[in-house]
Amino acid sequence: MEIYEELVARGLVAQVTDEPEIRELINSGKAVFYIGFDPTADSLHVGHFMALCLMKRLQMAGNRPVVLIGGGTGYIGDPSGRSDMRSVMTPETIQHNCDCFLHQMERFIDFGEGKAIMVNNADWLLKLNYVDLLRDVGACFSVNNMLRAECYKQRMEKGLSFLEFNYMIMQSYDFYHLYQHYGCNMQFGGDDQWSNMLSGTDLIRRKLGENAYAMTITLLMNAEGKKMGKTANGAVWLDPNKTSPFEFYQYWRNVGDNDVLKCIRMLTFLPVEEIDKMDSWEGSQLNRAKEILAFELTKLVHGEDEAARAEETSRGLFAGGGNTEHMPTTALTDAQFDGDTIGVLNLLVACGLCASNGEARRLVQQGGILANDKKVEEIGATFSKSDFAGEGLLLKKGKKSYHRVTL
RNA sequence: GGGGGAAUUCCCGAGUGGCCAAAGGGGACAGACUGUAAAUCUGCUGUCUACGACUUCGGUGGUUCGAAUCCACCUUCCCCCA
Repeated sequence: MEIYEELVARGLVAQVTDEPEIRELINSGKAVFYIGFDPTADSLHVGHFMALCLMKRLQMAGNRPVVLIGGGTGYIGDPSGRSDMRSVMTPETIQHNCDCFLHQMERFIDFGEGKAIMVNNADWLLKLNYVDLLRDVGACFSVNNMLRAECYKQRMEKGLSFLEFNYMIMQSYDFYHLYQHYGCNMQFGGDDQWSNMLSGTDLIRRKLGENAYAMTITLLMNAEGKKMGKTANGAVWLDPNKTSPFEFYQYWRNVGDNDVLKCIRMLTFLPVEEIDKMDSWEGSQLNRAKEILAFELTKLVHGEDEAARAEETSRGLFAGGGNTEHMPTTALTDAQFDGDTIGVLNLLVACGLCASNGEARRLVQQGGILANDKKVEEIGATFSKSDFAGEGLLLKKGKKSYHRVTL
């Protein structure tokens, strides 16, 4: 199976500007393609992960990836799919985020000699002169068309600043620049980027009379139509310090039945034929599929060792057994004890399982707290130092949160 | 530049002098049921030394016995006219 066909089979292809041309281009390994990453945080997250995988797949098929870091566009902020304006970031923050991105990407993409290259659009965007830019490309953009673009739709009601309106022009300019300087003939991106990308191919056609191509990948949505990779606490990060490998594993271990196969197909590197066989799985087999998904992705992001460890910990906790080795642990100090004892409420807050005393109180009252597998019945319950000796005390909040407390 | 409107707890959104820690919904969390899924039902959702106390309704001052509610100024946003 050739690469284009594989992308289709995995359900990754959302929209393309010219299917026959694009198929030919990437199947023959002649594409020099770019994907842009805006440095809006100090770590990549699951959304970026899809793009990284895509780059990797295309690179394996002989194409040349160009990673574009949006150090310049970061000054503006992409309004696509947003209902409010991004807060403006300081140049220092942007630079810091760019550095973090680079570090994480090296894990996925081969930046060796003659392989992938990384560029930062700050290098050319920040040098632009307003009037020159207007004269150069301004005439190529139709405000009428821009206003019709899907990515601005939501903002037409809530308000859109001129600053953000220009994002599309900057992104188009990037493509135009990369086309001229790096022979970049293709752009990939999330489906929400479609209008921005089209305007880039348009610009190249108008300015140079040549064809460049664009293709978007399907956004990873769950069965409820929400973007995946978000939790109540924010994004699922690739940085192990922001989302631990265990949490990362658990996120995928817990996806809904209807989403498992889709995720395996789109995100893992398992052969398509193998995945096709899993299509008929149901019931407990789906539960197995979730393990595969979680393991494969954790392996890609954090390495095989971490993946195995997360899996082991997970099985230990949920399937019985007592592997407490890798769960979050808090060591108490004498100061946290009242004499020889500590109350449950204080204990829960001390180890970060609860944000406040009140929350702890509620949890206990509702029967959501277990200490060494015994339900804590009273909010006045106390533990003495001997309870934390040795392996420590295993606290369980609800069904999925575990915490080990030692001295 | 002129005129009008808005800012409420995680989000949406009621509340227009005391009965307001603030309706309702969503989300989150917990319980039951389960497969670490979904659906459903129940509880719960400011803080605390907890049947009471304290701090919150964009910001700063003011009026009042008493303010989320009234007044002044400021900040931000939206709409209409130019």
